[in-house]
Amino acid sequence: MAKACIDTAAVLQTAILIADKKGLSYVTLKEVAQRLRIKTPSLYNHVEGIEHLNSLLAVYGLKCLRAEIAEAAIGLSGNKAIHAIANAYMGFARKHPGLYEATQRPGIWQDKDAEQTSNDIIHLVEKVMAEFPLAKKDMTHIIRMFRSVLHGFASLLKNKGFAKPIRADESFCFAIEFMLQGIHAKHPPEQASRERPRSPTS
Amino acid sequence: MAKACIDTAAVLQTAILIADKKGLSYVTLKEVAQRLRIKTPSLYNHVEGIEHLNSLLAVYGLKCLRAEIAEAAIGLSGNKAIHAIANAYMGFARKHPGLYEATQRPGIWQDKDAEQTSNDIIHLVEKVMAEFPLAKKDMTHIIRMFRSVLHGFASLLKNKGFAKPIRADESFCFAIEFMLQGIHAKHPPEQASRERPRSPTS
DNA sequence: CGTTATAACTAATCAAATTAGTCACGTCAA
DNA sequence: TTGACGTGACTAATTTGATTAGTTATAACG
Repeated sequence: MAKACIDTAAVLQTAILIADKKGLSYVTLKEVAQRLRIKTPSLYNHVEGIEHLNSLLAVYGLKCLRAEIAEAAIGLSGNKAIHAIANAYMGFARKHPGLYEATQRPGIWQDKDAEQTSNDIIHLVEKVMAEFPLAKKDMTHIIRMFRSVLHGFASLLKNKGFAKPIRADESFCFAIEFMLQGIHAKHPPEQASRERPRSPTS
Repeated sequence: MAKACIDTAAVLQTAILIADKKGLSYVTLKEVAQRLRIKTPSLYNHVEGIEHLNSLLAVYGLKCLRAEIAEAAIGLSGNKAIHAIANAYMGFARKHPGLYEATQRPGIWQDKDAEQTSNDIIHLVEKVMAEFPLAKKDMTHIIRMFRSVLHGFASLLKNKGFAKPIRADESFCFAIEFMLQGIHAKHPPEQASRERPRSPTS
């Protein structure tokens, strides 16, 4: 019974490999164990179960994402910083499709760690946008819209939602630039809105 | 052995009920069978398996969504139509969280039916936007951005991604109005610093 | 050199999906 | 009327994956 030098980190790395190569749904204890050349129950020496492993994936993914975003924004401010952040976000989602998917299921987050890291990312964006001339109330709306575009775009891209020949990169750049121009425009939307739509039904 | 009057539609409706009430991941053949008071294998008389059932959910959800969007846009055009479509989209996602989730996994779509319905929805938006003064190339970008915001917002809302006290309805309205203003602005983003001749569109 | 914690193992259980084969009921034609 | 047949339910058994319990070998440490 040779002891393989396996620890929690190794299990996590294997899970990431499977998630990014074959898809998050292929991350099973059986599959992980096979890649590590051990039997499934042995994994319980390193993780508490499949849910725990999923949680580890989410936290690790969020920390990677946060780190890449922070790195990309170093030394930049204003529009350039926003573009850099957006590109870092999309870059991560494309480079690690499975890991990214793992970060998008807040329902399975077990600890506050994931929650915290997720909020960290938002604060990072808030800090950059703080220098924009925005009403405080608008800030929340803008941040939410920004997050929606980032996540929505990443999600549609991952799920092959864009069939057209026009390159997704170009569309993404367009969307970010579009939002930035709106933010800097003289008339914030809520003042100029003439036609009040009915509020979304619940 | 009394014959229950169960058909494929009944199985589907039960699956929808479970998905919306308890979450998509609780849609198992066992759970569906229990609600219908039959044994699990009996379901194979009506659906081909769990994957087939998931596919049925996706197609049905997309058709509902498309119908509600089309209904909401009747008699409207321009900004009003866009707002109506956006609200219908969000309304559906909130009223049928599980069913909506089922529509967001193109990977499991088995037939071309889902693909077709999904494209239908996009064409619907394209038709409304066709009357806006947009360059043809910009149209694709705008549509993609619009879809990203819709899906991203719905997704974040469903996953409780918005913690702040400010109401999500308000943020959503803001985002849509924000985009519409951008679309109607004189300087589209990608050519902002240059002078721009209006391109005719259909 | 022996004690001990660790990290592997085997064996067994549980849950869910699935397959094969069986059986009762209703319909329709002879 | 009756009997063949199809439908839709069933039971039994298999497969896959997660999990638990209990066992054992290795390595590190006193």
